[in-house]
Amino acid sequence: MPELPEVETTKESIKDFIVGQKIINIKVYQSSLRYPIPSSIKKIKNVVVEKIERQAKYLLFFLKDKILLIHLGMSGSLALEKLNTTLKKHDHFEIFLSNNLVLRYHDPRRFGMFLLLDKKNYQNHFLLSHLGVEPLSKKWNWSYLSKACQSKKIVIKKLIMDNKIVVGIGNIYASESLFLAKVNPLKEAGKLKQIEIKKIIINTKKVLKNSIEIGGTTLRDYKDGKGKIGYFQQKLFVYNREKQKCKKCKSSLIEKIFLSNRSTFFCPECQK
DNA sequence: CAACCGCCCTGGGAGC
DNA sequence: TGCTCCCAGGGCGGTT
Repeated sequence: MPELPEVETTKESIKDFIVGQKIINIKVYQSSLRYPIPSSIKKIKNVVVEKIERQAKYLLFFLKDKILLIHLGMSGSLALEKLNTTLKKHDHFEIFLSNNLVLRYHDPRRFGMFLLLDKKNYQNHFLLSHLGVEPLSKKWNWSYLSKACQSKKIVIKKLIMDNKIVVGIGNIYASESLFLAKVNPLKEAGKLKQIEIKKIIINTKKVLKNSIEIGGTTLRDYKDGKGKIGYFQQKLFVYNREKQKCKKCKSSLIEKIFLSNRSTFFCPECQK
């Protein structure tokens, strides 16, 4: 479900209710996520959440000596609820807070993660150590991408979805960014012109920022921590619009192809 | 090494 | 109505 904008929106919606509060207790109902939830999670009691950060598509809850690392996978979401409200099917763990709220993790497909890292050197953890640059940071710029594309045979859409190069750009925003940049997703990375690389940088940032501003993309069931849906799906130019008229050129029909088994959308007229 | 493929899961929608 | 098949927002790990 969630790409960078949805994870960021989730973080923003919950942080004011969690940072500064104590975690009273954590209950796990289903520990088999992408990785088994470690049993050491149960030892987290009466610990203050110092801050919450997003890194790539991960949420990091900073505790005294540890970091709770949460990834929402394909279908995960977090919801802040009042105590004693009913659990839904696929609510896998609950974090009880000192302000009498409870943070619930819901994830039908269970591709998500809930791990406990040592705060010391946590960036060396194997899930974080290899991550590329944040797309909304200054490190995601023309010279960085030029270098990353140099003599690469991989197609550009796969390259911008490679989290060793740049993080947070998933299947929706990859298609959307390339549409705005007028670059065909099948174009070999090493053969891009400088102007195209520039446009990819500008438009990845633009798409992600615009989506965050309106709460992310709710295709099926994405909601932020307060239950609000996003509205970016109304702004999508190509994603999920196969055989529909391109909103820009108003003549061509959007095409759908598969790259690495991931659906990929583009306008054959606007993205040659 | 770069690039590819399988796989972890459940549920919704299409088609019959 | 109900079955079966295909597809879905991610990313690691093993193979070529």
